[in-house]
Amino acid sequence: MSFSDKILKWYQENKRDLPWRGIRDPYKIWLSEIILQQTRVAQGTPYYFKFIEAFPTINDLANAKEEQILKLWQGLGYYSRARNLHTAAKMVVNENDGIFPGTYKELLKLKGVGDYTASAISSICFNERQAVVDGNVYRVLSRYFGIDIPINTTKGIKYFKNLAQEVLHSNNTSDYNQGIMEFGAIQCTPKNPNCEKCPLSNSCVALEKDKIKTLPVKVGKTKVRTRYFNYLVPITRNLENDKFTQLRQRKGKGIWQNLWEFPLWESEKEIDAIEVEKVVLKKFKLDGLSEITLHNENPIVHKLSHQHLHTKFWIIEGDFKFKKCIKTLDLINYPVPVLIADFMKTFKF
DNA sequence: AAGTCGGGGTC
DNA sequence: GACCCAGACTT
Repeated sequence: MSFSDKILKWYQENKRDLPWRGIRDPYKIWLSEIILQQTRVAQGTPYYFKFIEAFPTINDLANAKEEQILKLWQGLGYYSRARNLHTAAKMVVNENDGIFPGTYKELLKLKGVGDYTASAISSICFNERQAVVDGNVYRVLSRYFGIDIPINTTKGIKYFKNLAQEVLHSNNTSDYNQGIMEFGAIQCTPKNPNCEKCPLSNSCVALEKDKIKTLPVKVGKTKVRTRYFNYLVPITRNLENDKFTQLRQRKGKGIWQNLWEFPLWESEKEIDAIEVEKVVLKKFKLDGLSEITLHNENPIVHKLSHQHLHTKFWIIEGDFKFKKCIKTLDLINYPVPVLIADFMKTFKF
């Protein structure tokens, strides 16, 4: 049996029963693929159900408010995926009568759809001969064929796409592509792969040369930037004793684009209440200030893949009259970063 | 070619 | 703490 025959056979005997398995509706497969980019199946699955329920068709998704999409996406990370999802849905509805593209080439034009996702949709839904290359495939191929070209270089990306295309199973690309990914996720795992019981073990170069632990090769390491966030949480009441606060939408570049947060003061280093009061009086124009209290004794360190956010939440109480204020009871409706959502859970407004 | 974009699981 | 996850986009 060839490499691809063994993968296919292993898949048919070992595949998990996932919600999007056995489906060839390109809308649903696309949705699942976007959700699963850089995301584990266990983390993404609940989001897949939420989105299918809220937006049964691509028309529903295209007609939704971005706010609603981001709210449903909250907690999944990489929020550009959600924004691009909306853009792509509108593209299909407005420019293609709601008919989802049916070829690799056409799929690539959709915002948020790159080589991997276009290959996945076109092969799974239409059995097109396009090999997927995701993190699983890099691992399986680099080990089995003993390839030590770094996978995160232009050369490596091109090399592995070509290799994947060469070994692609010819007449069942749908199951084969899902099979090699499933094989990487369950059998040929990053750590402690199950080589003792592997259908490819007698011809795996990495196993023979004891290179399982060093393959695949990846170069460079993301350096982490430390930032100091001070969230100024204003709280005021009206005559009926309803509580109000304020959120602002993040714009421009950087993290959490279009998500909401409390007024933010970013500092060069950790700051204290004295400094916060100066900032509040100068920059935030909150007339009626009565008290500033620190919510968390020690900074909360929120870790992103390339930023560590040392965060203090300052509760600013007073008799304010700001324009865009919101009832604290309505906070739940806004899409916010996990850092903010966690604060809202622990703080009693 | 290198940098940016999240949050969570695993070892 | 380091690495990874059904990657794509921007600079």
